[in-house]
Amino acid sequence: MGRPPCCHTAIVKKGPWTPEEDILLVSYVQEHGPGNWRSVPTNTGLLRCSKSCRLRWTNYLRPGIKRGNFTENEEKMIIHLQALLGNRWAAIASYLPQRTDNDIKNYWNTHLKKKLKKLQTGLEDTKASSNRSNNKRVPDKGQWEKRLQTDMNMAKQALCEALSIDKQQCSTTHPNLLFGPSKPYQPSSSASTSATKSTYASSTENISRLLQNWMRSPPKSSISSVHAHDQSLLSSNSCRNSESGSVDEKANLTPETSTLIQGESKPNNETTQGSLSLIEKWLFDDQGLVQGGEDLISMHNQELF
DNA sequence: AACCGTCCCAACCGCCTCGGA
DNA sequence: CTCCGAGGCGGTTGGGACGGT
Repeated sequence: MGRPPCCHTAIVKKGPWTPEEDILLVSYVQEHGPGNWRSVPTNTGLLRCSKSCRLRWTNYLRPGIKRGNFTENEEKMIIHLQALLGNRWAAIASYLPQRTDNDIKNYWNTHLKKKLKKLQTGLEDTKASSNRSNNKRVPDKGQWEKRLQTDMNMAKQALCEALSIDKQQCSTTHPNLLFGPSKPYQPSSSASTSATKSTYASSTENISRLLQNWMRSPPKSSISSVHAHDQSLLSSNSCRNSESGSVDEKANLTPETSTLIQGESKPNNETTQGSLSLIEKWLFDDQGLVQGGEDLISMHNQELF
């Protein structure tokens, strides 16, 4: 028997959000900043559950969300982070601040899962055939670990690159980044596709304008939250993650990966507080990434105090 | 043109965590 | 210490879009 739903009143509206509702929500958040979701429906007149408002904001209306196709780098990062963290989408999303956990989760379930499965079966097929022809053994654990290590190095590289890109973007705060879909949220942006969504797109453009004004003169609380989110990238969010357990037992890690990141498997507040989590240290370790890691450590510490 | 199957994503549901009373 | 409520998270689903027949 679970807790009754947060909104069990009969008048709660469900289903897709209309542009009008979006505008109501955005102007409320513009005025009061994100948070106190409980009061949003009553104060805005929205017939929506507070959860629904929060979700709509975090997954769609929040400034800085990048929409559309995932880049190869993002894809790689997701794959490697998923291997490290399991299905902890919020934690993974904290490494890709422009993507929402929902987006990442959807992308994983619809694209990457299949892709990996395909690759895996392809790999097994070639392995089986080469074993048959050469009568060779399956690569031993050392070789497997070597490959895994190579993969992880690639992940580190991808993360580093992505972070350096993000840093630049954060510093310039390009207006287009503040609100993704001036183009509708469709991978292929043909004229016909835009036309089909034009009514909504025009509305989102209005919201976009609202948000751009907001970014010029945001309320204090939202400055801190949005800015902190952009600035902290790894540190603040992953701080939260590491404090609540960087890698828990629920994460469906491969035994090999678990062994490699064994250090993180038991969250330890004493060691994680005031420094990057072991995972982050590991990610920034070697390959000349230490400097970047130190930058993040200092940023992280600044945020703590 | 109509139907059908598949894909994809926004949104919902239910459980968990954490902080305050 | 216990209870309660808000917020957060991950899994799941409804339905629109799209492609094939």
